[in-house]
Amino acid sequence: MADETILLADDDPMIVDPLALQLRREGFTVHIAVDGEDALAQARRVTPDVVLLDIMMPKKQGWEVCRELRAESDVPIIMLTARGEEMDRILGLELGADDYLTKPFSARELIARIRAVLRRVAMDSARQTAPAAETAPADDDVVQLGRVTVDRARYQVAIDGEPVHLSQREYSLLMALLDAQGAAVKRGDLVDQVWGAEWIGDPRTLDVHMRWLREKLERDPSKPELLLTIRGVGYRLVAPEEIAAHG
Amino acid sequence: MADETILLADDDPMIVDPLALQLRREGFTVHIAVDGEDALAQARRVTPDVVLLDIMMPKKQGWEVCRELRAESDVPIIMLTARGEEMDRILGLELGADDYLTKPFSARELIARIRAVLRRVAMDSARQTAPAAETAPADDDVVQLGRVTVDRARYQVAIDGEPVHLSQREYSLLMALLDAQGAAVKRGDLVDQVWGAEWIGDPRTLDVHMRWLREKLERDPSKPELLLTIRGVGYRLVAPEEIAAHG
DNA sequence: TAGACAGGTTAAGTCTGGGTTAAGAACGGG
DNA sequence: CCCGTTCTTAACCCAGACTTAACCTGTCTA
Repeated sequence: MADETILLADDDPMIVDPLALQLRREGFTVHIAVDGEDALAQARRVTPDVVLLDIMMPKKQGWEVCRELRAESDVPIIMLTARGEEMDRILGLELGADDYLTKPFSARELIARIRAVLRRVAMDSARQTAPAAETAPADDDVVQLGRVTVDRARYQVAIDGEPVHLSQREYSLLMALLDAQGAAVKRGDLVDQVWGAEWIGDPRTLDVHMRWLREKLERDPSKPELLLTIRGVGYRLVAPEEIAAHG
Repeated sequence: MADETILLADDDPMIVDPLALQLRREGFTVHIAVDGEDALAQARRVTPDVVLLDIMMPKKQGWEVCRELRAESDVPIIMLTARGEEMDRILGLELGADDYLTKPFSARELIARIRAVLRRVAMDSARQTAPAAETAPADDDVVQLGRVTVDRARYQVAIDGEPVHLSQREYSLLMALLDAQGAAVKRGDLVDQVWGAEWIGDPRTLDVHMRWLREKLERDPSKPELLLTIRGVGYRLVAPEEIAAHG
């Protein structure tokens, strides 16, 4: 089934080697680019079905490659970023990447994202609509949580249909919780995912951002229905199916 | 039911011993490797169904083993990593693996992952070109025990379907009893599991928390039907099959 | 049946983990 | 360089969680 071609652009063999191996095991054809220019050149030559771009690369940074690539084709791009770095959303938003993954991710996470992106593209092209970026996203990445809608593919959050602006931290905090799929996430893990593992700062910072998130998403921020505190553990975002359940 | 073979490779007895014990209690056959070379040798010899690899090992590091193993077989690999290790490194290492866990993790988490990986493999081989299940759902961490339902991932307990809020101590007390699967747990063991082995405090504390737990879970807290006292030993939580038995 | 254990029960009193708010530092764009 | 936004830190608050203590009850044994 999967005979798609992937262009993997990353200069670190420690990452590239095992990853390429895994992807090939999954049935993908994998081309490897070792720097930004190489990536661009190969992208033009092999016309891959998906491009995986590391942010940090010699010659030409990933984001630069992303932008140039976008200018000339609609090929799906997945960015590989370091955790807690600035770019969680900005990159995706402003540069037109289709998805991103932050640092420690498992091969299967990546493969799942690749498949999701491919599926989305397939759907978009099926219905003859305009450029991918303009059409309604595939349902995959849109999550409905009561009044809250999260469109991961577009980095957009809305409440009752009204777009809400989230800051960097708020957004990645929400993503971290969303990824847990309704499971509780320990404070430490949240901090790791949002600020990076090396970050040392006031533990209250997390609470403060959580408060702001609640102010934007909850009906009554002081009586959260979505963003729940699990005392002694961390927080959890209720799963969609939990909402439908109770009247 | 589970007669799968697991190869556990880690040089730290503090981790290996209890883990192996738990895995065996769950019905797995466990082989232990104490260093990288040993791991490789054993993997070839016993052809395990799953391999658990610590990243840091003598002789040959986990990632090295992972790579060599990958080159010669498709056996599912789960990496065990320390949190906060340099993610740059780790990322690459983990990519060849099917899943990874960061320490500290509970045996339960690990077992859930093992089951998930096994299930995935089973599915993949069943239908030839399976687009691997893409979201690992919050696996079988939901336990039904008579009227009590526990969702470990969500830290949520319900009685007769009604959610009940438990405090930290109450919750972990319940978990400790639940893990015993209907067997009695000695007071000392309960204290160890809930308060930690070093804790020194009033022995009555346990009774008090047990009382509160009963107040939340029992129909009549003074005539417990679920949380039974075993005089001179400790407590036990009745197993599901016992409940079905008597009217 | 007294005495000794083991556990049950209740009511303080203290502690702790988050909640909340505001001040100012850092950043990013004109 | 200024202005608005975002982030972090700090200080204070509080409800609920936890422990301890004191007293009670049941059961076993000699």
